[in-house]
This record gives sequence, structure tokens and C-alpha cells, in this order.
Amino acid sequence: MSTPSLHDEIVGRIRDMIFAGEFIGGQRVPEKLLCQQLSVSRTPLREALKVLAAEGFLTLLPNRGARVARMTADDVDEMFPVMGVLEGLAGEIACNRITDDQIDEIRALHYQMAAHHKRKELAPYFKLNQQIHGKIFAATGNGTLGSIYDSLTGRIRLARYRANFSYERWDQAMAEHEEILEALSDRDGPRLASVLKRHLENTCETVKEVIRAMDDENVQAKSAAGP
Amino acid sequence: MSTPSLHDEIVGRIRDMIFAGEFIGGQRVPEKLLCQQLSVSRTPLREALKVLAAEGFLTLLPNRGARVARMTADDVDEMFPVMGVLEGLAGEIACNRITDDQIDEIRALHYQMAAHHKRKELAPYFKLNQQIHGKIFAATGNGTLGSIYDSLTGRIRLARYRANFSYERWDQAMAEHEEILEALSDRDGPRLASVLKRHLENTCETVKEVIRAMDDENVQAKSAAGP
DNA sequence: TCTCGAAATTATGCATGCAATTTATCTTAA
DNA sequence: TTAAGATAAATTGCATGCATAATTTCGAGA
Repeated sequence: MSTPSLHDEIVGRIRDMIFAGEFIGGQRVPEKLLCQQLSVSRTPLREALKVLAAEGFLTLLPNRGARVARMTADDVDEMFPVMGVLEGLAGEIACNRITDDQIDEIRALHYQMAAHHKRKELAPYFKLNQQIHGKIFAATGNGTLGSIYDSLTGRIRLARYRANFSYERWDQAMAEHEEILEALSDRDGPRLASVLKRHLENTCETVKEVIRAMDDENVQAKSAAGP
Repeated sequence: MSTPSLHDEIVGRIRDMIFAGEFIGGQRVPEKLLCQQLSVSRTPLREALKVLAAEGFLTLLPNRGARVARMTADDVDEMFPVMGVLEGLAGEIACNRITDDQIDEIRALHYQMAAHHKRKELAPYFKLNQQIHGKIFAATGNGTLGSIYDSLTGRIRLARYRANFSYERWDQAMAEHEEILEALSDRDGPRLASVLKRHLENTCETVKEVIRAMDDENVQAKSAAGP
């Protein structure tokens, strides 16, 4: 508690940097550069890199440094059914265990999010969106479930943040969130599970489109820099 | 490929040591001791400890070293529903994608396992049991699903290996495995999902009993060593 | 004899240094 | 001009050393 524990802090800061998009996917990240940017020595930094690799945010090639983990559309296809059953489970458990206060909290977040949606403010929308899903998992009281889900969404967030997806899909997502709130208020487990799954499907399609768009950019950039 | 990468090897070796039960749960594990046993320096060892902590096998207390992660009955209760939906999903996918050859492989393992069960040889039974579940997840072709499941079973294995559970439960587990093989042969997804869930329930009860037994031992050991 | 407290020991956290591998640059030949 | 090879630079992997925090041991007082 009193000890800030340097390497843990480094893990958090590098994770934030990755989320913020400071490193382009697949690009090599030299240790020295990070040491200078974070003004720490190599030892705690390397420990942090190992942790981030274990969490799936980085790929460590032996003797060849760290690279930001790249997500392919196939990866998303693999993650999608897993997240689906986890969200379904979370929905069912949450409906059984959630308190009225917790529902009110989620409702408050929901209306805030709806306002941002109306104003087309993407960043705060995302943040609240994430918070709502987090609250649903928190309401299950099952930490294991939550942490597994977090690690999966964390990896997806890499792509998501740079998303400027279609407004059509966004509207659809918002409508689904209306339904999520309803099902939760009614404590209707099966319905919540089903709408969460549909919502996830929408999200994953969006993410895959973003990935494909980024891949195209990379290809273009490469051919532009080429001979 | 050509580089064995020392710290990765260390991770594997310490993991095996934990599985082998060389460290008693909750006990402090000094770095120096591990350095001597593995004859490596502290730097790669510490990196390995960080990774193992991220994987959930160790708990790292700041300035207070590493401890083998202890599993409580509550932890198992949390993990159970998660593993349930994952096994259910794996069963469904596997039934759709598994090849005849893969079924034959599992069948072969199954009969070997049945033989060990008949002779009450626990260790080889466990190993084959694990292999069968692994093959089912492999048949899904979904690496994400498999690795999440592996990390959960890995943590449970800590308790499982020292299990000398009741023969009654063992017989029940074996009967469930018969049913698993049948459902798989028939490619009956829903049935496989259901029997896998039942089987898991059995397993988890067993694990919880083992944990409770170990806790009692610890309490006894403590009071015996006490004043 | 038991309890409380302080010094000594030990262990952890971080920084630095050296060897080995990789990557970049330059030279040379086709 | 391009391609291949050799050398130089940089980067990674690991070992060691020092400062700080924790644990144990020892001793004094009740």
C-alpha cells in the first residue's frame, strides 16, 4: 500500500501508452527508448514487459525485443464466442444478484452515455460504455469472471480506440444498450444474456472492420515507403 | 527457435515445481533458494516470477517476496461457472468441427484411462484425463478458448494433484467420461455440453474437498507447531 | 518466565556492466 | 547499379552490486 512498487506502475503506464495508441501495432519498441520516456532503469522495465507479454499486450521475440501485439480478424473471431458465453453468464448471474442501487448506478451511466451518443462524442461514449459493462460484471460478484473478461476486452480495446465506425452501427449499439438496461431493470436473465450477445456481435463486427481498415493503411504505407 | 531463452525455461520449470507440489501453498519462496536450485541469476528468475504471478500461480507481495497462490473453496466456486460455460462452448464447437481421426485419438486415450481407473492408478489416470479434455479443446480450433481454459485448470491442478478423493466420486467421474465419449462420437453438441458440465461439477466438488482437507491439515500443523 | 523493543541479519528492489546476438552500414565484386 | 559479404553499431540477455525495507535474533525490563 505505502510502497508504490515501481514495476507495477510501469506496467500500468505502458499499458496506458499502448491504449493511447502511442505505439503502432507490430512496431518494434526498444527498451532504451522506454527507459528514457519513463525515466527508469532497464531492470524494472524488462519485468514490466514480461508481465505485459503474459497479459497478451506485447509479443516478446527472443533477442529481438518487444512488439505491440497485433490483432487479426481471425483473433477477433476466436475471441467473440468466448466473450459471448462470458457475457451471457455474467448477465444471468448479475440479474440474480444485482441490487437496486447498482441498477440505478448503471442507469445513470446509461443516460450520460446516451447524451454523448446524441452529441456524437465518441471518446466519452466509449468510456461510459466500458464502465457499464464493467458494472455488470462487478454485479456478479465473481472476480474471476470479471478479470478474464477484462483481459479479453483490453486486447480488443487496442483496435477499438482508433475506431471511427459507421454512425449506423453506433445507433444500433445504442439501441441495444437501451434493451440491456431494460432487461437488467426487469432482472430478466435470459433476455439480458441474449441482447448482450447480439450487442457483442455488433461490437466484434465493428472491431474487425477497424482492423481491416488499419491493415489496408499499413499496406498502403508500406507500398508508399517501398521502392 | 535456436535460442532456448532462459527465463522462459525458468517459467516452465518453476511451474512444474509448483505442480509437483514442491512448494506448500502460501509458503514464502525466497529468490535465493530458487536461484541455487535452478542455478541461475536473480534477474531472469525475477522476470519469471513476474510472469508466473501474472498467470496466477504466484502472489507477489511488494518487498515481501513470492508466495504460491492459495486457492480457497470460494475461488473454486468462482471458477466453476466460468469453466462451465467454457466447456459447454468447447463441447458445442468441437462436435461441429471434430474429425473422425480426432475422435479415434480421444477414444484411444479414453480406453487407456479406463484401464488405469480399473487398476486404481491415480497419477496416469489424471494425466490421460487432462489430455482428453485438452484434445476436446484442441478440436475446437480456437486457441483463445483453449488457453483461457488451460490457465484455469492449471490453477486447479495445484489442488488436484494431491487429491486422494473418494473412490465413489472417481467411479462417477469415469462413468461421465463414458458419456462424454458417446456424445462426442455422436457429435451431439448439447448432450456433450451438458455432460461436461455435470462432470465439471463433480470435479469441482472433489477439488473443494481436497482444499478443505488441506486447510484442516494446515490448521493442525499450525496448532501442533504452536505453543 | 513472558513481553516488548532494538540491533543485526537477511531479502527484496533497482541500477549498472559485460557478453552475445542482432541490425545497420560500408565495401567489394558481378 | 545491384547484390552479397564483412565489419561496426546497437540492442538484448544475464550477472553482479548497492540501497532500502522486512525479518529474525538478542537483550532488557516487568
